[in-house]
Amino acid sequence: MLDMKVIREDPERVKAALKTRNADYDAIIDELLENDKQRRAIIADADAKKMRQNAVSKQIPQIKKQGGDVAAVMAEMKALSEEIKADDAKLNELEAKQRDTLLRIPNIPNPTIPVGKDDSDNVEIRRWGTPNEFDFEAKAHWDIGAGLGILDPETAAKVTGARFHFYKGLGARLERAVINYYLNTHTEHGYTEVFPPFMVNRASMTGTGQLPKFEEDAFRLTNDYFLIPTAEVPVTNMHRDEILNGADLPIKYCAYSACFRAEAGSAGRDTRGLIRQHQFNKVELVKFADPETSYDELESLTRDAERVLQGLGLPHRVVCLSSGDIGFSSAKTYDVEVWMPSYGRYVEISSCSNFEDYQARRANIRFKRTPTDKAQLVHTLNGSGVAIGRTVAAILENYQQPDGSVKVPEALIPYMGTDLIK
RNA sequence: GGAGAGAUGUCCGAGCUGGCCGAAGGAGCACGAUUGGAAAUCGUGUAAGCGGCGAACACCGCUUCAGGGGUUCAAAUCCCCUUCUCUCCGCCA
Repeated sequence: MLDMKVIREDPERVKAALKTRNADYDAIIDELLENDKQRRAIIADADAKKMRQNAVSKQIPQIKKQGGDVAAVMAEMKALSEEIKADDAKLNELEAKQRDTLLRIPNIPNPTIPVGKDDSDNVEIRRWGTPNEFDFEAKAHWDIGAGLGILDPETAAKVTGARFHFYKGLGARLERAVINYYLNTHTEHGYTEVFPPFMVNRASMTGTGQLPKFEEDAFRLTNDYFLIPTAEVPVTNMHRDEILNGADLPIKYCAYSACFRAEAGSAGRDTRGLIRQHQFNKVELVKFADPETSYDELESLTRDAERVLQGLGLPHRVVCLSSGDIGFSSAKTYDVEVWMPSYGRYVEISSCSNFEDYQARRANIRFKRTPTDKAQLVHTLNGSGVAIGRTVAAILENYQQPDGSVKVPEALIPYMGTDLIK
């Protein structure tokens, strides 16, 4: 959520910044400014009336004590009270409208990111590893998985529906091995492991930015809980409505969770394999940082995500998303993309973002640099560390052998208890 | 699911026969005194949000005692709803 004060003080700058997202919020900003003007006028009026009400209310018991007649003042106060109620009702309406509008405006992109219209304007930052040259007909992971009998979307379609998978045997074990390898690696590098609830309430979904604008992307339960689309939601909201101790920053968490996404609007895309599922596993990295160092934290967060891919020997690259491709709540995002032979290109496997104070303002997460300092908003960051299903897909494809078997990456052998899936 | 009790500031904890309560008292924390330094002791201070004015975390005003609504001239205090916590019963991986 943007700061209303910033919008009020420099609306043109905000409008221009939002335009780099290829969206025009001019009319909405103007409406917001008008709403804000009315809001402040009512506050001034209501506050003056309340001041009088408070003053007179203090006198009433004294007048009574002295045996005076309070009927006249009480009558006046009754009328004043009605006016105040009317003002407050109007004020509530204006404040609710302001908040609802602000919640639907995306973050301002950081000035350091490339301005562009879509993903074609993303900028590659670096590459790691060299994709294999196969001297045989390389297969896609869904064919490898079917051949090995470790991936079974057909049974999942019967039991649940499209875009779900059963993993079986060493396939299931591989998924579990990757989860454990990732969590172990991150906890060795200063992240505190948490195991969050996989359902959250509406306030949490609003705090991190999924609601109110993207409700159709989520699975909503009948009692108004939501299945989490990422562990970012429960983990970031752990500190909602808190004032953190500045000495504790940065706070770093890693969390495994299943993730649930309706994938509304992506019918027909990536329909085969593990790339786009309604339910998938992910290890997520979340940081709460001092605004002064949050961009250093974004760099190290991205490196932390890359580290686990390097540990598995998976070729990948890092791209900086352009203003036209960046997510709703993010100010700056690096995508880490893993080499996927079946796609013949790099495919997103992690998205590392600095939300600056955008989520913190929504979720009211603040800190005091020292105990006597004024509380200010923290910066929140998160990134996949990394997606498990896509990792399994990448392992199957990059480590496939001519006979249809798959070598197990060195780092996973202790977790798998074998060096070959066949 | 049934019955009952509760939710107060960073924490503990008074207040809950409505007005003098942003809220006693402790602890913690900050600053100062004391000390060679520290502990102990003593003193002072210690919430957040919004609006006005503006150089200002200065000053003025408003709001906030889980959240929402109501009664009243006036609500932490009375009434209703929701959420959460605890105790007992039931059910249960």
